[in-house]
Amino acid sequence: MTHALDDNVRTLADRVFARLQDDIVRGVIAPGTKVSETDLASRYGVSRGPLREALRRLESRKLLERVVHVGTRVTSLSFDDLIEIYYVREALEGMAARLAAENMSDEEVRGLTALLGQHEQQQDLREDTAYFQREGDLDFHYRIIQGSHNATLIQMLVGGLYHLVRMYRYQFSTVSNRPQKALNEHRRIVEAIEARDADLAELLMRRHISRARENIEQQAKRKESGAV
Amino acid sequence: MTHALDDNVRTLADRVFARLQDDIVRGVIAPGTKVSETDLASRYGVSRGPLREALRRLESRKLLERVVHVGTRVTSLSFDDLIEIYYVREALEGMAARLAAENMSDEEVRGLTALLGQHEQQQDLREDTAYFQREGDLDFHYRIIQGSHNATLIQMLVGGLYHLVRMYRYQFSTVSNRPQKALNEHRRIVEAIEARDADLAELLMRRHISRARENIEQQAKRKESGAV
DNA sequence: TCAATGGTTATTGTCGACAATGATGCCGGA
DNA sequence: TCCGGCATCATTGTCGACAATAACCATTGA
Repeated sequence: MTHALDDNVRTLADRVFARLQDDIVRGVIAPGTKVSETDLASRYGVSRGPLREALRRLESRKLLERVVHVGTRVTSLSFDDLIEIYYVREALEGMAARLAAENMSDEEVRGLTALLGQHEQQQDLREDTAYFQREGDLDFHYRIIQGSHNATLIQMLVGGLYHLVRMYRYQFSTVSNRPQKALNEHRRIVEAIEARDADLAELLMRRHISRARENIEQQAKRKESGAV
Repeated sequence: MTHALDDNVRTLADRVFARLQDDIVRGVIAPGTKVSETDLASRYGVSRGPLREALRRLESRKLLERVVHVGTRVTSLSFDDLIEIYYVREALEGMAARLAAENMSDEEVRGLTALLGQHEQQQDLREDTAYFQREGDLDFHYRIIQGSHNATLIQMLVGGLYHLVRMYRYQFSTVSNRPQKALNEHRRIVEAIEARDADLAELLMRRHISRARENIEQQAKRKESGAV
């Protein structure tokens, strides 16, 4: 309801920006695809003016790459890119966990605990469902990022990096191969936040993301020497 | 020379983007000013099309704030905004120092050491010059950020946050009131990087930025209870 | 057969005009 | 005198057309 209202309020460029971003992140437009302005304009039913503004914004979010007078193509994340992103996530989300431990309201902490409880139940009931795993993981991280109460930090992660992370997950249908471990780590992070232990919260979050990165690096190595 | 060549190669929107960004950061257009598209277009000698693309990009860099159907105004940084930015800098530049200790080439490390030597000389010779202090400080930090060899991290700091930091410095003609201490901290960070001690480099950089933030907070408190 | 060069074509970059929206100021009534 | 509504105006949002650039292809010469 409010969503439809938003569509009326916001400008055409805003709407095509949102739709395009979604289509890119979900892989509806495959990574590496060269996109034509006239094509996109007719597909989304707008003229090239608003469309170009949307393209420029997506470009600054690193979802598109543009070459002047040549064209625009959807970003195709390399492994190295993903590893880079994980180092940045480690730094930023570590700080987010620290600030969350300091700044989250008691209400927010209760919500976080409840969310974790849900995830643990789902883990018991349906260990196979990849979707809940992925989205649950994102929910958890989003919640803590918001808890930092630092708008700049939130903007950089939610408005910036996370779109790339989600795009990557869609692209490779990535599922954690260590869901139980990850959930345990989540549990300990929440406990640190509940205890208002900022140092520990940051330490655990950094370790959590660092391990996820190492996991990716090992999978890459395995794929390299193994099957392919 | 190369600069003039770039101007020929790049597109109008790119050029007006660069010029506008510079004018905003340097305070030529005062923070909080409402800017008209037609005015800017005629001032920079372009039509509104390329100009709007430039505005959109500056908006996503947080240098402009736009309200639909109302207009665009130059961002006016509040104190809280600045503090937020320093927390993010602490996280990101701490990681940059860590990665620099691991990834900088010996050549780059020598360059960093040489730069520090220059600053120490200038410190002795002309203790009063604020300009060299500011720019020197930025050079130092830029150098380490580049040394991380992490393009995503570099982009976020150099392409994003630092414009805001520089804008703030121009706005308030900020000069460190602890130049000698800051320089000593720089020295110790360089030593950690030379020793390839990543943990220490990160720790010292975080402390360095954290102290700068505390310094700002105290100045704010003093101003609050004091003169005004 | 291959390479180079020229022309052709499709795509992007730029512009000016029109439409839509919000702000400003005036006028009338209480 | 003050408040509210209405009309005007300026500014932003959107569009279609034109110009400029680079990619593509064919032709020609070696």
